[in-house]
Amino acid sequence: MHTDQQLLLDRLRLESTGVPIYVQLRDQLLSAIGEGRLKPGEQMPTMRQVAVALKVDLNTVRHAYGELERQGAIVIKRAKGTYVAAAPPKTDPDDRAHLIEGLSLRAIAEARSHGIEPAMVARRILKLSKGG
Amino acid sequence: MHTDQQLLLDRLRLESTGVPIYVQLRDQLLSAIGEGRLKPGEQMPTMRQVAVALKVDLNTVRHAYGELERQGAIVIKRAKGTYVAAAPPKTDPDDRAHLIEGLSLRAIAEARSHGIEPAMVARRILKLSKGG
DNA sequence: TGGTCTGTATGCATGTTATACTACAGAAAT
DNA sequence: ATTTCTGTAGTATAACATGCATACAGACCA
Repeated sequence: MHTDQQLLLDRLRLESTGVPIYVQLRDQLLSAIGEGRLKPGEQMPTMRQVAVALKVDLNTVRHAYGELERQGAIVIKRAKGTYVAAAPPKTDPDDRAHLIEGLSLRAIAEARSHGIEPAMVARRILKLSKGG
Repeated sequence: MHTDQQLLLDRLRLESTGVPIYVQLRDQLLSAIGEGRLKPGEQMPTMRQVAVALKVDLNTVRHAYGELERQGAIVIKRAKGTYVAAAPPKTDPDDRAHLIEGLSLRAIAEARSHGIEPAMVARRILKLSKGG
């Protein structure tokens, strides 16, 4: 197993906020893909590796991976492993605007719920995304 | 019922992402408090109002409100209603920087996972947050 | 006093989540 | 051929989430 994958596994976190484990895992892996820590065509940690790393049941991990596959983010190959999909799906303009709106509102709400100015988050995003 | 409360109710949204209803509600109400749409000492929408507005069961709303009370964000008074707590807890500067970083990275990742430029999200956040 | 509104509580039913355990089948290496 | 690793599948169990229905008790007002 690559140390890249070990780094990825080390970054997976579970929180007890009432959000199901498979949902947290699904979203964190989607983030890893989205921010290029997992590249198209690259192999992901196996379900068993994730299950061991997070100390959860294999079926729980499978549930998360199953949803990622249904989203088109990954490709699961029986007996071989699981791979990041070759081309992440593009969004069309209408969907895009909705997505931007939703992402923005969510980020704003979350910032404010912690007493943080959303503009500070926005500026940080601009700074980080230029560097990326 | 005040139109303020109606506006608040109108902004509550439920999504089918696998996150339980009570968690979504809890977090959205926490946002409303965090962004000043609900002020310390102010009465919240009643559990029944929220249940009706969101078309969910009273017990589900009660679950969310119960968690907010345990967090110290609200005070529930039997037979009278529910109120925003007098002094919402503050975040200290170290935590703040971490929170901003985390929120930003998460927003970036999610944008990218949908093939969206994070900067577009950032600009939308700036626009929306200025509008109040 | 009666009515209305509020949060509180309970029972039942259904579906979901997560775990543990077991086993199968395919792919690859020895 | 055997072993190891992989995803796939099934079963049973317990806890959780939600809805529905019902009822209680307190607060408030006419």
